[in-house]
Amino acid sequence: MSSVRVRVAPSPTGDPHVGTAYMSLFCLAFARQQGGQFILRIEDTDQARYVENSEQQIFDLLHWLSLDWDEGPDRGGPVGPYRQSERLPLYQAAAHELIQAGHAYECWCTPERLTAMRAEQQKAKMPTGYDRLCLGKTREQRAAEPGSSDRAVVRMLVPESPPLTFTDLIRGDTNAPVPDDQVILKADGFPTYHLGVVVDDHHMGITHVTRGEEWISSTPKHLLLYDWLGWDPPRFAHFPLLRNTDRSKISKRKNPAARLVWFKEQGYLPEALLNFLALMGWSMPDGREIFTFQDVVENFAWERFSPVGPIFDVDKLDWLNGQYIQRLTDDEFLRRARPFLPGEGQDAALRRLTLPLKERTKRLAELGEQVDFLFVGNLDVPADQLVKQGLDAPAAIAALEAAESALERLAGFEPAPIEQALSDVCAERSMNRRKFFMTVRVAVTGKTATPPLHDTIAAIGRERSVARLRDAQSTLAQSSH
RNA sequence: CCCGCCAUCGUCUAGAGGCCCAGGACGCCGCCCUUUCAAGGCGGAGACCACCGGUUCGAAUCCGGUUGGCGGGACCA
Repeated sequence: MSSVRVRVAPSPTGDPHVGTAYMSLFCLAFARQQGGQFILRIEDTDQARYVENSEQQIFDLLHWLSLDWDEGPDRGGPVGPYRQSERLPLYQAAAHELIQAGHAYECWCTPERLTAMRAEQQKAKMPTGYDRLCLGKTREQRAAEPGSSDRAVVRMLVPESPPLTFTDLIRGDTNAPVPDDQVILKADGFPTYHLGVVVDDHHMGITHVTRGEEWISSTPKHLLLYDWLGWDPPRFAHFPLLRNTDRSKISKRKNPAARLVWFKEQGYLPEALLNFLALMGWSMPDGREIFTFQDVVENFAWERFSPVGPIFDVDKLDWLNGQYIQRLTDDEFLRRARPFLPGEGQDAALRRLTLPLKERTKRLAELGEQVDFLFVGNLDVPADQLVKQGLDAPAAIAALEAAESALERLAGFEPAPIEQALSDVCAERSMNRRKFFMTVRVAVTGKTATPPLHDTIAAIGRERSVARLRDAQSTLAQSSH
């Protein structure tokens, strides 16, 4: 039994990327379906771009999404270490082996020379690639010519006609361009992605290499490396690239949604985000659009991927998140809403409003503004806001006063009696219902859009409601002088 | 410039030769419900299936070309 082993291998170079979650989702689903393992590997071979707490953020955010790994740097495993910076001897050994076998060679060219060489090739409208100036030379021979440094890198010696086709799980038979003599070991002794990924995927027993579409063009390099090292190549699956609205590859510069934390900050539920990501380039056999991670596990199939790079449409995610919020129990809703509220307490008040609040919330981060009137005493609603609701100042004052005394007279303070009492007041004085209720709404909440007024007043409580109705009256009285 | 990947409503997609003068979802518009905003219900607009040419009795689906978009062409991943 050859157990499926898949991995996700992010680089700790800054805020975790949404693409990491996207690929982790499907890798995990595939691993779970097959009874295999999902591995997290940290590809920290770029010392220049390394960011200190990035790795921890990757852990935290993947855990937030419940995309938990079986093996990884934090929990170990049988084929560790799971951080590339801790596996340097492995890459160096592979590089030396390749040099011995004549599949790789040392190169001393300076970055400046390489840049100039590339510029010339472009100008001459030739394909760009290393010109093999260092091939077959000793360090001394090369040093005699200009543009050399004393620290060597190791390059692949790509043959005339390397194999360029492979079978991709998502795209089927796929062609890729002829590689040039790619650097595999840098001057600082760290491997480049190409060497690192092949060596680690092999030693870690990865059976299915999954990565973004941007890697299709370097797959022939990897095939060559597997061949030279005498290793069986894995299967490959290149996921479609998530895109910005302008169809370019999704980027933090152009799109806040490229940063995984953004979703947490905005108050998207992790299960909603997962569901949405599963809708990108993939679909359920029965066309369902709302489904769980377990549903993905049960229905996962590489053939259900579309190779087209989907644009990340936040509008649809908002809708989906709203659907998930509506389905939350009151307790669950309150628990998740807590971090987004403008203050502590008010639990009883919030509990009265959970149903209408759930129906009105797309992102939990919006909640703060929706319920701010619960977290303050006085409101200080400006007179023009009150008058704007259709009643002139004298009429508004009369209406608010009537509402005030009706609420004070009430035996209890429950939504239904409140509604009845206000409705009676409105009828007795034959006021326009819309104008009356809107004026009261603004006086008591400071806004024109709120949950149902009777629920809201009950939540605010008699004392504060009455005080606010009274405050509004005096504001109006002062303004009309 | 060189190489490669891709191509169905604004967006996400279903579709693997006749069931499609193309279905669903988001968004948009209208109506209903309604004291606001939502939610919900109902209805609507929206795709010459990028284009051209084949194959076939028959093509969104197969083949070729064109165009367009994107990706790669780093001692970055």
